[in-house]
Amino acid sequence: MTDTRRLYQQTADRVRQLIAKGDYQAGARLPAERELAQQLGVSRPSLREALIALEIDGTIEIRMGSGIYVLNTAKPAGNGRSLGESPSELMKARAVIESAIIVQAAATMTEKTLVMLRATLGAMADDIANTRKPIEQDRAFHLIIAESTGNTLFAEIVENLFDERHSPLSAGIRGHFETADSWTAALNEHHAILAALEARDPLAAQAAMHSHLTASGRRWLEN
Amino acid sequence: MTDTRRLYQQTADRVRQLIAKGDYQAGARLPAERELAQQLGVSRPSLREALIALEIDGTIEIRMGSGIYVLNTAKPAGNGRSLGESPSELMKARAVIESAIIVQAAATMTEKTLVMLRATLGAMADDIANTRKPIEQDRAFHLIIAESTGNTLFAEIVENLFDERHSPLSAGIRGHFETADSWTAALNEHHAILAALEARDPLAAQAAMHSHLTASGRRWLEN
DNA sequence: CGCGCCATTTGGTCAAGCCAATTTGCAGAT
DNA sequence: ATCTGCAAATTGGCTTGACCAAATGGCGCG
Repeated sequence: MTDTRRLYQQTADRVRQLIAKGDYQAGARLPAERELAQQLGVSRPSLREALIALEIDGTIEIRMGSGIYVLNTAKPAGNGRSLGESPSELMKARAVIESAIIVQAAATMTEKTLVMLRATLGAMADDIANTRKPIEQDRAFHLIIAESTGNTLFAEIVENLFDERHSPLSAGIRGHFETADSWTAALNEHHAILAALEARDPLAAQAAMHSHLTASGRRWLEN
Repeated sequence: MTDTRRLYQQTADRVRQLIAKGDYQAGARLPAERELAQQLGVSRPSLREALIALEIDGTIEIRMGSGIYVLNTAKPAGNGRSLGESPSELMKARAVIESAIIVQAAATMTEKTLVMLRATLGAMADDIANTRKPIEQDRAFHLIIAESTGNTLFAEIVENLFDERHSPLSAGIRGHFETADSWTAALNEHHAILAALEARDPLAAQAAMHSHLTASGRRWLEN
């Protein structure tokens, strides 16, 4: 099929492929504009438009009078989850990160958010009473707190870290964690966190969150 | 002071100002390329480069044969806790997260890590002296600190947040940040952070990191 | 051997023109 | 009077060619 996109987009992709293919490693200098344009069969202005697109997304750096250089080979792509990371590493990370985030959340806590949090605790108690795993409620509780900061990046990070626990890689270790006792303990800790948020006490909330996640990690492992 | 940035960046900013000033509302059509180029006193190819930058960051939409249209004016406003602007959101997130992480790092700081950190500062000074953008050194500094915790998740998060700055969305704001003065200020702040780490002082390190990233965000935005 | 000047290389910008997609408007048909 | 269809005008897409400015590298002079 013919590519109907603008030429600079097609050209930018072709240059990306050159880099991805390994023809030009990070730090390497690409051919001069005139030469590269001829090599790719496009005019120099069109190539320049492509280079600007690549410069903007951080693929290359253009130095006047010197040349065009390949920037970080950093692959932000996808999972990256080769994870030699242990569950304890994960829970430690959550403890540190979410404790920091809840400090921000406590400062701007609204009644509306508190209502949503109370709802998750109610649903969580209900799940436990019916011997269902309240994973979704647990997830919602942590996510709502992160979202309440108004910063979507916080929500994203918390979400990713939480879901990490339920990834296939972590699945093997799970199992004993799912006891009613464990979930009841988690519920109680959630209540403690909520109480600190209702009091708009950032430090108490931070302490409660940290305590919750370290305890949760312990429960997860000691079985 | 004369603006030494590339013409397309200056031009893109001037077009942004036209839109921000209200001369062209969302959905409105900008003057034709030929006319707009003459109006701004630049050649058509240079204007086209600027338009591509604006197209990438979602400021405008270019329709072949039709015209150039202003896109989302989507400014949050409203109930006070809706989404902040991406760049400020990003730097706020970095300030909170990396401040929390460096507390962990300070506790287990090794001489080997300190050596690596000092190396990045030296290379950074070298880059600045040679009017190169020390982005890689900046990145390395923050990444080394996160990695020194031994928790790969911290490193991943810091890496992703850092690279976020060079995403297309952030591209439009970049450029102002690239002055030698800004980088020198950043370098000084890095030195302050390093000093706190050498003293194994978690709280001082936390304060220095938070100060650095909020100042960095300010430099990035204030233009 | 070191230093500084100058030609070369390379990116930065401009000018003019032609092509292709879209829009517009007028003319003819209904 | 209105609708339809085609052609001209408008507008972005792309190329060629040229010249300017910054960075680099090599050569010759001290």
